Amino acid sequence: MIEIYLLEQLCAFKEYGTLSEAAEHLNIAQPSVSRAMKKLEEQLGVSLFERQKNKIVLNQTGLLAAEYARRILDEEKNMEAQIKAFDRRLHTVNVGSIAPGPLMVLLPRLTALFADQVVSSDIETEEALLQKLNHNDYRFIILNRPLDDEKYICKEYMTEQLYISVNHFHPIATQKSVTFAEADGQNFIMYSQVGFWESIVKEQMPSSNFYKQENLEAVGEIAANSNLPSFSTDITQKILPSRRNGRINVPFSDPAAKATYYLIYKKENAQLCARLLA
Amino acid sequence: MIEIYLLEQLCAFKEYGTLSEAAEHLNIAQPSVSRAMKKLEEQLGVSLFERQKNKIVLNQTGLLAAEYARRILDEEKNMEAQIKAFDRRLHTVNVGSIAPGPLMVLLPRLTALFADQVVSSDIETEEALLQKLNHNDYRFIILNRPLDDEKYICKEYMTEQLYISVNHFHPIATQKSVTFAEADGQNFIMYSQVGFWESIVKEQMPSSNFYKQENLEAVGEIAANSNLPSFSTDITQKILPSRRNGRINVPFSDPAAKATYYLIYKKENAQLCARLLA
DNA sequence: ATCACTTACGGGTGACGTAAAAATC
DNA sequence: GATTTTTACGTCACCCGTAAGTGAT
Repeated sequence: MIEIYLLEQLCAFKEYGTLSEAAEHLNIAQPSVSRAMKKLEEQLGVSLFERQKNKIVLNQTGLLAAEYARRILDEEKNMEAQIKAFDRRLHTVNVGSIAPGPLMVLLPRLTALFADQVVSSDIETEEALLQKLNHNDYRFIILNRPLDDEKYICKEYMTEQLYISVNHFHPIATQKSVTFAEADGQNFIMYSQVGFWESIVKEQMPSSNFYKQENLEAVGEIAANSNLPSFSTDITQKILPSRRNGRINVPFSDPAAKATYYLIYKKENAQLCARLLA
Repeated sequence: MIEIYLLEQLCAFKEYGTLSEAAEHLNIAQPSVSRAMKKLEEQLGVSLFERQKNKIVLNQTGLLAAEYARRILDEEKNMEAQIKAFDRRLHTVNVGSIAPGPLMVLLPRLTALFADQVVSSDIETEEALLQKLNHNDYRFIILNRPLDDEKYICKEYMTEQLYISVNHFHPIATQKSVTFAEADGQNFIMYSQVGFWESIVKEQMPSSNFYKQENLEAVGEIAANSNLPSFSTDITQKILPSRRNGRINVPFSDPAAKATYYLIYKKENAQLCARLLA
């Protein structure tokens, strides 16, 4: 059989026009290319070049061969990419969520359950989540509404309650609960990766400003050292107890402040997801 | 890049199930296959096998890889075949004719004109000739009728007159000409590769028998030593003068006994054919 | 004991590099 | 003189084979 390196050199020659240029781009010496092209001709039993004393060009057969060579090289490159991608999908559990809260609960459980797999997660919009789920980019996704679609299985997973987080001197600190209307106009320190919560609070408190922080720890740090309110939820209070230091958490009483999360996945991943729900 | 020999060994393993069997069929030693598979895994950065102590099977990724490998190997085999076929077509002038007569004139001229090319020819039915001409299997064909088709160029090339060939004692030997009707009922020695002439004589002399000879020289030999008539034409009389030894050639006067031949070719071969017609 | 795979080691092919020559611009 | 191809020669990688070891049937 004709080895790939011969086809590579043939393609390089076609692309660059001279043996020297081809060799240059292949990072090998020029005589190697000369020899390889002869070997290719010999193996095919066919002449591929018109040779003058110090000039060499592809003949008709050579052009045809170069085309085929390109196709084969592309196919091999594709094979390599596909196999790597397949293997990666096989060894990673990629999860998408509409908000970070459920991931805080899920990811530790996932890494414990699938110790040999890499767990990775994204926070995306519902639209992007569904598209990628369909593409098998995610093993499952988490939405804040149930999904009625034959293609997917949908199971309620958990809820999350939004709180306002203030220091002791803040007027709201003494209240048992608060409404978005009451808090509207306050300026908040906010983590930037809050998913759908961002649109909720912006809609419900249109007069407020939200100072977004890329870094989750910075949110707690800045909030602890300022009078600005921030957000928390029943989940973050449990997972990140440090965030409660010196802060009073008051729940929003509006229905929009309570989210119910649903695990959504294809049937083929039922087994994996069942272990999560167990 | 991944070399072909690795893909070959992977495919062989998939096909035969064990490294030893694969090695056997590849005509190499078994440890070579073992090493090659490891190398393949290393180059892909992916595990392709489930290995137990003395057992090795393809995993999911391996199966996928083997499928891709097969496709690439097939593609390469195809490339090789196509290139060889292309080159061969480039270096051969293949010609098809409805009858052997025109080839007797043409082939010597062709071999003289294209000394560096291999000349080969077939005698086929009109239908087969047109199909293969369209397929570029022939540079040109010769039919016994003009063809009015935009795709092809058609030029009158030569004529051929059919004769009956008898010995001196045969009644027809004294005639200046003969009709098929008069000769009907006679039994003929006939060369088997006469193309369309066979259908002509069978139609025109339905009561005759035709004893076909595969070997052209046998026709002359047998005819010379028998009282049976045979066929000749103005062309064979010129090209094979030995066939006249002791034989009288009497022309058939019927119009069907005279053929006019036409050279038919695609425009792309105009140059080549022009040199024949010059 | 046989079979299947791996590991270790040695050998030879062949792919590559360097150097130099030939030819063209 | 610069560029391009070919030829010659030396080197090293690597692919293969043999032999030996391990574990399973």
